[in-house]
Amino acid sequence: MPSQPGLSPIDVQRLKTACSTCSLRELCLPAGLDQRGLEQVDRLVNRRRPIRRGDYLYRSGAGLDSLYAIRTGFMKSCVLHEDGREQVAGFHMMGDLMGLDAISSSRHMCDAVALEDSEVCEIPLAALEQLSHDIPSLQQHFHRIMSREIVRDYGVMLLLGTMRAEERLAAFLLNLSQRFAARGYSSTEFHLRMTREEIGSYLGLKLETISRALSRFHEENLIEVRNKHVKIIDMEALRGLIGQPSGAS
Amino acid sequence: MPSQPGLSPIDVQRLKTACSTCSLRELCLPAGLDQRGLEQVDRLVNRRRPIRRGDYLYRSGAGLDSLYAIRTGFMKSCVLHEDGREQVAGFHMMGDLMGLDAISSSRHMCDAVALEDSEVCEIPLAALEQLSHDIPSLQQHFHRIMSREIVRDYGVMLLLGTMRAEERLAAFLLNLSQRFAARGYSSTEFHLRMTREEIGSYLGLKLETISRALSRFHEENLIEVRNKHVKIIDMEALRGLIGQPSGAS
DNA sequence: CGTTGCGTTGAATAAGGTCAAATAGAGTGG
DNA sequence: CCACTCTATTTGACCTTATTCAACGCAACG
Repeated sequence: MPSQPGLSPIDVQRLKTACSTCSLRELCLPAGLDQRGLEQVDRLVNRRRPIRRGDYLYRSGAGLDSLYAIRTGFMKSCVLHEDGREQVAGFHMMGDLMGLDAISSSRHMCDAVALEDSEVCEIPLAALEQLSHDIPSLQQHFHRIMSREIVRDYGVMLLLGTMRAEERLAAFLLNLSQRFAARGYSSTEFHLRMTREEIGSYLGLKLETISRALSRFHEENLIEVRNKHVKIIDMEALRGLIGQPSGAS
Repeated sequence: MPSQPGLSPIDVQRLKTACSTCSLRELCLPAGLDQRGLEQVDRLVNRRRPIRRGDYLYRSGAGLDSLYAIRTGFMKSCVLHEDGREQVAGFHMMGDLMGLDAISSSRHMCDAVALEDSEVCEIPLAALEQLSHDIPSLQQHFHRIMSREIVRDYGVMLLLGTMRAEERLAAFLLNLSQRFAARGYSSTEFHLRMTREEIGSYLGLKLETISRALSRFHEENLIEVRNKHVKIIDMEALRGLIGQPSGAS
């Protein structure tokens, strides 16, 4: 893209990170807004914060300042239990909004950790509520985003409550595939940003079970796995796996 | 309470079902509103609908008209999978708000079924959004309610993902106990409105496992069970059960 | 009274978990 | 660039837990 004459470097920087030029805008908070709305949301976002791999975006118990939209990178959120057990509650990628759990009590109820170097847009909640007062379509969209998270959670419950190990993993891979596709990436080939243990935690299984199931899928030519690189060979068979009681070879 | 002279029967009826005199108002949508706000929310609720045991409040796929606040009774929501499997995603009692899952796509994403004769207050979403535009504290509270649901869901994921059968059941009983207490009922003695199978579905277990675990708790004098009647004998021991790896007699 | 739905209990089985050992990468300091 | 670590992953053997299958009891209801 040729740089536009007449803009100072600062303006260019600003433009590059503005919602109005962000490729994620239709996936993210400002989806569906007009130009004016976009600019207002843009003013809301008070800074783009880089997070390095392994760093916490926020920790359970910390006060709620802002919600965060992921601009680049990959994150997980983990629920903690007093006894030290932890459960990965979700994996989050570009365009996802994080921190919704904190609105209920003004404290974060889970940890958010970057699984690769990432960048997030920080959105002060008070300002967002103020602005969504002025822009009804923003209010509606925000409600939809929260509701979508609830629906996602119900899906995870269904997975954890009713599916067997291989079904869970197949559902997980298909879900990732879909979400990458929605963001313009390959739906068949991608890197897992998380460890086997993190996948296991999310799916309510042990890391050895994940490893075995991946090997099995590989043997049966449903996928190719090499470390964190995954290539889906037979998407249909993977879909077919879900809903099979058991020995459906 | 003596009836007030000068009110027609219709007014009495209205008063009896108004948010402002509802004992649940601090648990429900209008929590924290002033008198004026209460009246406005009250006008929002366009009718109190009775639901008989076994009837659906809404079905998965149905269009979203309204949210529902439970006034009396007990309900469950079930997520369905194409292959016929179903997962109970939650049990709901007085003061709970149902239907939040439908906001994302304007279609309900789960079934809501009454487990006993119930009465719900129907709250048209459009009107609610309109009113929460006028009353900022209502908007905030609505956001908190949605967020609280997300936090609850995370808790269920933790339960389904990391706990063993007896831990799950203990957590379930303690959760019910707490919620009954918050509504002014006994925290130690209550009726299960749902079948063993429904408890099992919610906890990701089979009904036989629930039955066995209840019997075990009974044997160990943690609870008394007779059919659907439960009495918690040793709340502390029940709490202690959660977080124990295994043989903690 | 038989029927029907719900609940309990036992025995056998299967699915994952646990433990342990070997291997493979990724990152680091020399 | 290499050796060294540390962590992640794979795989096997064995064990535990919950499921499955089956029989039976109980209570409500027509």
